[in-house]
Amino acid sequence: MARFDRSIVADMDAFAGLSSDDIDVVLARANSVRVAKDKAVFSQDEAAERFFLLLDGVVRVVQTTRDGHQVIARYLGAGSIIGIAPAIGRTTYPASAEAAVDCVVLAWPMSIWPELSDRFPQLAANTYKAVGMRLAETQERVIELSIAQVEQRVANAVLRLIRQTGKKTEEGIIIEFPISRQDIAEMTGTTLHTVSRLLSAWESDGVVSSGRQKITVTDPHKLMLIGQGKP
Amino acid sequence: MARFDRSIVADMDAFAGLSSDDIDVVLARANSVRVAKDKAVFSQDEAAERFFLLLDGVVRVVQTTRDGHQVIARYLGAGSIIGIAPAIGRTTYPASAEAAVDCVVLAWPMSIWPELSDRFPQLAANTYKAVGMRLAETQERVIELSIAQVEQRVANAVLRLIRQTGKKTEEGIIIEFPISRQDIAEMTGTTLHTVSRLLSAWESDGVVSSGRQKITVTDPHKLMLIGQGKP
DNA sequence: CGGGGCGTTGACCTATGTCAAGACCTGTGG
DNA sequence: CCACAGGTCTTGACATAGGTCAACGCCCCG
Repeated sequence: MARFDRSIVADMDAFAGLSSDDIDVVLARANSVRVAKDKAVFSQDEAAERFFLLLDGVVRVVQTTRDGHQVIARYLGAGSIIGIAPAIGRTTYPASAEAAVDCVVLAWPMSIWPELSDRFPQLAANTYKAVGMRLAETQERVIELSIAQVEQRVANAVLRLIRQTGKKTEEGIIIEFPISRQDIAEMTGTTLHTVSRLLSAWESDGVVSSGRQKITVTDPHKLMLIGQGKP
Repeated sequence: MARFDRSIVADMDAFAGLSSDDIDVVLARANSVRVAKDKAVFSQDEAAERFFLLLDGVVRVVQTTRDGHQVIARYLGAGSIIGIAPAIGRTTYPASAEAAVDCVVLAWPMSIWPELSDRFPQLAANTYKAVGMRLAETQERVIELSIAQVEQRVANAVLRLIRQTGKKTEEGIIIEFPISRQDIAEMTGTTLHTVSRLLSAWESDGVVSSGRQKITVTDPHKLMLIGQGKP
């Protein structure tokens, strides 16, 4: 059962506007669970019996089509609410969530969502806001896929990743979890070959420095320009 | 001020689960507005001061990028709630909504949303469910754009349109509002030229029969197969 | 030390975008 | 009622971004 410092979660968006006492009440109903790297937090089409808050780590949200194609919907970092199917009238998870690194999540039974959202409207509002932001982001991606070239899409995907989970180092900004060319391909609707070629080209231009499951952006500004098709 | 038959709206999803009395209360706060073909219900980036229910007609939700590209996010038919920015924590409309045909909408001032959603939780739930469904659809489109060929995307777009607003006729199922090749191109991330070629080819194959701003699907099943890349 | 997963690169092919020209409607104004 | 103008659609010719196929090198782990 959960026994951890409230302060870790107090400033997460999910709890914005809630009093410490309220947070304690909500947390008291949660179970804390460790999820090992590459294990699923939940799986697509499974009955949605719990919803989660990612306390630590990074989760990859993946959708798989009947014919086996995979698309990475998004990466989510600590503080994200995941598996909120019920809040939007679903009984089943629309995608799978996989730990990109070892993760710690809080889990609540779906059944208490009505009570919780009723008692803590601010919590509900925060959740709906998160859904709204994801809708906007997803729509953003539709636009990108519709009109931008592959190079721009890949550049923007990398930029999004460093914005979310980037860490400054000597060399530049590094993506804090292991990510392969294949992963990036699945985020941008292209192939690992093309991603590989692009990263190689960018490396020659001194924009990035990359290796096995690792990418460091050495010149973020130049990458932004590429992402906007400017140069 | 609104004076119309409650029965028109009673069985719309937006009001599912509300009593007749409740519906009357909600409707009493609304203004009914006519929007002529090609006029905007609201515009992208504008302050979100009202939200709407589409009583009659068809609305086209469009996003425009700085560099002038347009993408059609979706078409919405009678019964759809639109401009619900506030419910998801926005203060500005993320897209424009344009009447594809002459429309009638109900408008509520955004400011009463908190009160309304508080007093009629079922109404709020219906709204959030609608948002959730749009997120799922949008995600579906990301997948399609990521892995499917243009021909499949266009086929699926047409299928979606006839599912939403198709009307059976002698010839087949016809899309009930004027829609150009350019429109379809903007829905599928391609060009009007390619759409034109595809429709011509399908016409030769007896799958559709199309003309100026008009498409009739004569063989929906065959079109489904095309949409799945089967044949 | 061997094997599997990841990454790189070259050669080639094709779906689809771009460019260009023209045909066809439809509604409008004379 | 006719002719014109502007928007829509069609089609051909051509160019190319990026996918596919193939082969190989490099790590890292067991």
